[in-house]
Amino acid sequence: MSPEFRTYQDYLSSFDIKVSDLLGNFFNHLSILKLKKNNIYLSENTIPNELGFIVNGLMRSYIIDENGNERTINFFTELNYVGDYQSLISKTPTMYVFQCLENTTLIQIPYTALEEGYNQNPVLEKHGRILAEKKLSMQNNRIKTFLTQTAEQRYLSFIRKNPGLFNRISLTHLSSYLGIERQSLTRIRKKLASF
Amino acid sequence: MSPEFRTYQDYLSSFDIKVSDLLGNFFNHLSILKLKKNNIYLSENTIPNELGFIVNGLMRSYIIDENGNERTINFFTELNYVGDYQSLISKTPTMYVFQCLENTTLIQIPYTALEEGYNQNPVLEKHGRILAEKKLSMQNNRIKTFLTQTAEQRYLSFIRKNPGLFNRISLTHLSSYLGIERQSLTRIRKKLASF
DNA sequence: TTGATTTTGGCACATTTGTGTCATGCATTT
DNA sequence: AAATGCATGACACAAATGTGCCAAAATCAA
Repeated sequence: MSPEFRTYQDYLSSFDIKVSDLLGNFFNHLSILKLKKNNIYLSENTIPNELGFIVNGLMRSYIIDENGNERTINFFTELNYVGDYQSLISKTPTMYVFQCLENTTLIQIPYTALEEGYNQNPVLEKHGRILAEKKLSMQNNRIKTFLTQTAEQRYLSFIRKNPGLFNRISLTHLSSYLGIERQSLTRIRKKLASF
Repeated sequence: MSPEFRTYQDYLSSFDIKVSDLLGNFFNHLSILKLKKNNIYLSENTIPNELGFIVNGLMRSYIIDENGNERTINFFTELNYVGDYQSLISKTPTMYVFQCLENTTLIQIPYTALEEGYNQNPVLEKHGRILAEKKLSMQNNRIKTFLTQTAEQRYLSFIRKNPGLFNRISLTHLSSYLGIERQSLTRIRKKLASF
């Protein structure tokens, strides 16, 4: 785990969630999962039972469009939750594939433990609300980039906002995350390099 | 208010939030605001103090990009919350303008009442979490349309998913919501009409 | 109603982005 | 070392979208 958080409990503590506020059996339900690069964490058309929390590593979610092309929807990094939350809570199959881009270690939180935690611990409920709101704000910003920026601007914004992530991702994956073809990103990079 | 909900209390009841579960003074803090078409509900660079809940009418939020063009970020319809939630909770100025596209009536919920409600009513906290998650799911879907669909497909998706809204919005606003220029949308519509 | 304003449709041309293809370089495996 | 599979850069051409402009139609205000 990162230097800042030695355990998941430490991470939760940073949100003012005290371990003593949680039922002991919440943590008893957690498990560790280790995956290797290119392993699939969750496949399309399956119903997830757990929410993941990445301790270290890197993952992406993608969808295959009608032309058979992979489109990267999101990247997931250390100290973030990963999974199709909507599918988890609605118990419906996900349409995304979650793939490891690096060897990844994650904590598995069963949906039952999550639900129980929400119902028995208002503090955890608040944690869930604030996380969802934070994520929502990020998604709103991403939508804004599609509405107000060119592909070149989106590329520059990405490397500015994600300086550490940028070097860990292939151009193929980054281009599909930005909503353009790989060749277009190559062209943009070439143009930028000429200045 | 719509036929289904005669009061805001009725609306909350549909989420299993019982009025008796809420402190009486939560409702005492609410107020009604009536705006006319083209009125500005919230201006850029201002800090909002209230969250709005639209009883009837229609609003949009937009941003002015670096070229001076208005870009519609979102539409807000009856029985939905409206406002820059992130600015509200962080007490920072919003970058959006909220404009009425029709005469609009809304309920104003002061941030203090919301905060107090969250802290004192776990049921309201849960309501907030579920709303944020639902909105998050919708935004994820919108991002997916930018990554996997052409402008023409996004247009067709919009009118299919929002049959009632589509006729209330000008092509100018719709095109900027879809992330294209008005002339391009005109061209797309012309092409579609020829079949 | 009239007049002003806004919305819409249309067009020519510029720019951006997509498509298909190929060659090179790099890493991994055998 | 040799062979294999990816990732990347490059290019020509096609398609989509943006830009600037104008006129007709619709809407709104006096």
